[in-house]
Amino acid sequence: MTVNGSTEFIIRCEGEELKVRQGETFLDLAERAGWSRDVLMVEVDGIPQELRSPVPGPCEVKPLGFESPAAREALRHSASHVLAQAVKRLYPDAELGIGPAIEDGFYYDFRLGHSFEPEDLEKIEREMEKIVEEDLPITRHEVSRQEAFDIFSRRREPLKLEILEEIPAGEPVSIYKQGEFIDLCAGPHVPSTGYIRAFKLTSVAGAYWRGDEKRDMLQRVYGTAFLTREELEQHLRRQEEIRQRDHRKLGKELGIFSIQEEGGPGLVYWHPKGGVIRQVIEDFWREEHRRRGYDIVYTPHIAKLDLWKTSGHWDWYRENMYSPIVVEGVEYLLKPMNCPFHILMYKSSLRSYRDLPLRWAELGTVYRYERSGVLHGMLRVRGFTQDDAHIFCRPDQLEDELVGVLDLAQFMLKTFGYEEYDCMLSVRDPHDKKKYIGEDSVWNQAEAALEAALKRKGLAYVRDEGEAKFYGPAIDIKIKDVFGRGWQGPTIQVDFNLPERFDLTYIGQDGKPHRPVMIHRTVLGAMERFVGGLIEHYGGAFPVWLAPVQVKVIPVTEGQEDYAAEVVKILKAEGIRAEGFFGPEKVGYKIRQCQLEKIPYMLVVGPREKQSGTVAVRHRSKGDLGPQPLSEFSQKVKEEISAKSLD
RNA sequence: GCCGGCGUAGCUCAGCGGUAGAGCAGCCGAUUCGUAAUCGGCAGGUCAUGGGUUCGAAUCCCAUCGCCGGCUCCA
Repeated sequence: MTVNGSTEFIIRCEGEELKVRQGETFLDLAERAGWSRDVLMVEVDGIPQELRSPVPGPCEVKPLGFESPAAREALRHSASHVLAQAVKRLYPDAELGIGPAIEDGFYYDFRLGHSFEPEDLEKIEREMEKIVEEDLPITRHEVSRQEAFDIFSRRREPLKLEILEEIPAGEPVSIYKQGEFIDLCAGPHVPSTGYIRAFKLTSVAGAYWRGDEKRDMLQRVYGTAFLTREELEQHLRRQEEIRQRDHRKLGKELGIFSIQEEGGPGLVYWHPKGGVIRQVIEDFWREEHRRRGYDIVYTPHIAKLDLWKTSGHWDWYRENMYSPIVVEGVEYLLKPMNCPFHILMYKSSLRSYRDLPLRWAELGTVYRYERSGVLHGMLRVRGFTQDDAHIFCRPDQLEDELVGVLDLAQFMLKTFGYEEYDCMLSVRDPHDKKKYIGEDSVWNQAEAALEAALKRKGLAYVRDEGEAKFYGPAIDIKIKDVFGRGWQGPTIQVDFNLPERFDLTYIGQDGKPHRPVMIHRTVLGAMERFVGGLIEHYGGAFPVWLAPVQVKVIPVTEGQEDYAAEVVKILKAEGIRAEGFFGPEKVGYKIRQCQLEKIPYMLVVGPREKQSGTVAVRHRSKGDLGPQPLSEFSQKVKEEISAKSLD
């Protein structure tokens, strides 16, 4: 249909039909339909589009608000442009790097002589406010390569030229303009700077250009943006809550661990409270492994250099290993992994096909040199205890064994309250096969086995190129904590290479030697990292079965100290970790201390309880539960402990 | 390792050129009390370490160590 020389057509939007003239944009439509600026983008036949793009023809349109990931990214990406514009206004010499939206926010990288300091962020923020106030239209322009080259040469943006060169031929080159600011950018963006109503710059940091440590270090400014001030503030409060749960803070407050400057960085001291947690986990771990047909082994901490040459570690892993220790003229290395030791044990006798699979588990303490800048509390350390195991099996047993490991991993994660996780199939970097040992065929075989096991378990997974270990591909399970943050969890690696290098064999039914396959796996990862993660997951409030002190008995006055001591004695005899809280302080004070220590149960005993042989139970989160007979209470706690209840 | 920030009492932090401060914790004393802090007193620091500038440095400069936020790397 043609009206006044222009064509009209009908689009559908949220169940309504709307008339659109040829050449109109979604923004025109938005204005006509009276959409608020909460609409950041539209979805056109299922594909997100920016509001400034023209309506292509009859289609189904859906407005996208901040809850849509695409729209949220567009808003934050636009915020990064506002940041860049502000920086260019204040520091005209700054060269633009890249400025994407990221999870929870955005950043922009700059190269300039001046180093940004925290106070500079405030200045930049104020300039950003002005740009938002100016409500500059953000417009997209497709240009030729030559035009783009001219623009960014003229504007002296060498980093942008570098990016331009890397845009594959045939792909359109687009630039975005807002006021005097121009960026090479694929988009999409929100229609104008005024859409960015709630933002905050959060930090500055160095970042290598293109993530390559051989190239210049740029200055990265991080920020975040939300639709409204309230959402922004809610986010900042949540960040604060996460900081409050930091395992380094809680670990110190709760007496779980420390790292001593005099002792050296990245080396963890497990204090008594942490010792209890670790021991309970380890006991559970051993028991569960025995149940599943594993044998527990122990191996040394150092071995001759030659062993590490045979295993390939000396050639492929040396940068993470400590320098040799010379003993009687022979060089020894501190172990960064346990596998060669288990292999030596395997070789210590002749193995029959009937012996396989052999499942050998070890809580093996290893030492790895980590660069100083990467160390982080218990989560990234230089000495740690892996809950390691190596399964030696026949090729025909491989898939079943992998499924068995996946079962165990799922069981363990569930026990600790990790309900959500993502499975990654970590394979070689196809562009850099030199980083790995062994033949292609062997790698393909290993990969196929891992894939088959994942499929049998019905687990969805993502291929992660370049994430394989040097000796084989792996299934890496990323667990998610209460805040939805990802942690490295179980890892399961199939290895045909080390059996080859060490010439491992078993005698088959045919009386001839055959090559076994090895599975390397950890379920918890490392005790340090796992417990560090648990501290944050639980916010320091360990479930009763793990809590270092499960019950604290609080006498109301000195007159009940004898009864309290008796209660503690009885609970201890029942295997419950109970302590008395004696001293002249008032009950309120003692309860507060216990709450801060996140002790699951407090038993208040005054004259009434002493008289009747009861205890007044208070739970750290449920509050006062009233009096009950001691035996009833201890029975309930014991049940909770044996059920490994997560309450 | 790299970029930036920070290191003051056991802990959390104030002081930022003129002779070291608070709260909590600790110790002593009083208080005997019923579900998130009873009161009073005492003690506690070569201001990370080593150099330098200055009449004078916790404070300014340099180096080293450590920590924090990132980058790169990883269980």
